[in-house]
Amino acid sequence: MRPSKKDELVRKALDVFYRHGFHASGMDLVAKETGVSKTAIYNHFRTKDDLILAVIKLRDEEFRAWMVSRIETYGETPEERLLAVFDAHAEWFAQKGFFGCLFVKACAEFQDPAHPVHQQSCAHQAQGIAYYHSLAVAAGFADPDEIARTIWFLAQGAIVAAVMAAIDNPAASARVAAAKMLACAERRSV
Amino acid sequence: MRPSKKDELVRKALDVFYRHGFHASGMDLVAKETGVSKTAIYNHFRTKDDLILAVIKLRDEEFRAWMVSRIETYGETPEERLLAVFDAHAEWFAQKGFFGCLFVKACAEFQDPAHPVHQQSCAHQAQGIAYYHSLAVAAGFADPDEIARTIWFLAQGAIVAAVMAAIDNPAASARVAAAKMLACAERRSV
DNA sequence: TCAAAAGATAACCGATCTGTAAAGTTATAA
DNA sequence: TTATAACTTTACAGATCGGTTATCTTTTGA
Repeated sequence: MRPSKKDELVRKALDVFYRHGFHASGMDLVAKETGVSKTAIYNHFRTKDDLILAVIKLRDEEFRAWMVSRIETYGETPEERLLAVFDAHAEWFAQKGFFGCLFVKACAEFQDPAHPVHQQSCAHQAQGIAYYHSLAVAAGFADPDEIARTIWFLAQGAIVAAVMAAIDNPAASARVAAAKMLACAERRSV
Repeated sequence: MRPSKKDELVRKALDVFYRHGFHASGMDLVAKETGVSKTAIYNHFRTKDDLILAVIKLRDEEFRAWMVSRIETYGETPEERLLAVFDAHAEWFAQKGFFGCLFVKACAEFQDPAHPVHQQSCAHQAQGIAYYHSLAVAAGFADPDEIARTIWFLAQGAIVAAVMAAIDNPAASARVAAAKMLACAERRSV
């Protein structure tokens, strides 16, 4: 199996787990839906958990790269990009097959903080906050920590709303709130 | 089994599902940890899903009552109570055995929008937003929809952060953001 | 061309899953 | 006291779980 074929397997497995959940997806289903035999899967991943971890890592890399790319397209300056976060999220929510945040789901199903899937999922979230923090610093805000957290809270809340609440365009609502918050926020003194 | 004993079973089952997850908790485990035999459980609930639905409904009633009660204790006026939301959340996060929002977890494990557990979980979230909306109206804000959504986004984001992010006191951060947002918000003209 | 690697199929293992049945025990209430 | 309802324990059924093995076919690369 060439590396690309292994990647293909992980990507297809990502679809299966994302749509059905981790515990609810048996390995027979994964084999059937990926088109890769169970024998071949277990030839590359020692256990189901190993496969799930690979799925989480792939999603981490791909999704962060996609999100940053979209944010940098939607916004030019750091401050614009703090708001572009919500434009990117709106685009994400509108995608066919959007079912919420895979990492939140992963932590819901793997609650043990010592579990690698749990830790990797938390690490993903930390990277998101760190990115917003870097934007807040570059934009010259006096309290980049508070700015980054607020943006992150609003974005996460919008994701939950997109899945669970009958709110039309939650990302747009969150963007409005973020814009007001940024407008009131103090700038760093020079 | 008197009604109170049935309630006891559901409450204990709630603990099991909250701690281990829904799919990860087998009925043998539920029987063992609740101290109620599997026979007795199936005497009152036709299926595991029925029990889970009862658990969700109990949690919905209890948690909303608790949250409203705490909010009304922390805040006197409607506007104070919109901020007291975060004091109540901080108290919740600090409780031993806090593992995040059961309804978010439930939707993560029961993705089918037609599933009663999914629908009941979404209904719970709708009630939360509706409560914030009533507070925003009572406080006299010009756009109570936007206010309610923002409070809800921030609260949900703080919950996710409390579980996944290495953020000290996320509820306090969210409260700061909410306070700034309310301070800038327009009041309804008389 | 041909050996070696990688794959598919399908049967299988022991454990666990949801849910049931049988048989005996405890609590309740007239 | 005694009939009844609710409970327990234990075993079980049939399906599915994660994971393995044996056999055969396809792909690959020198």
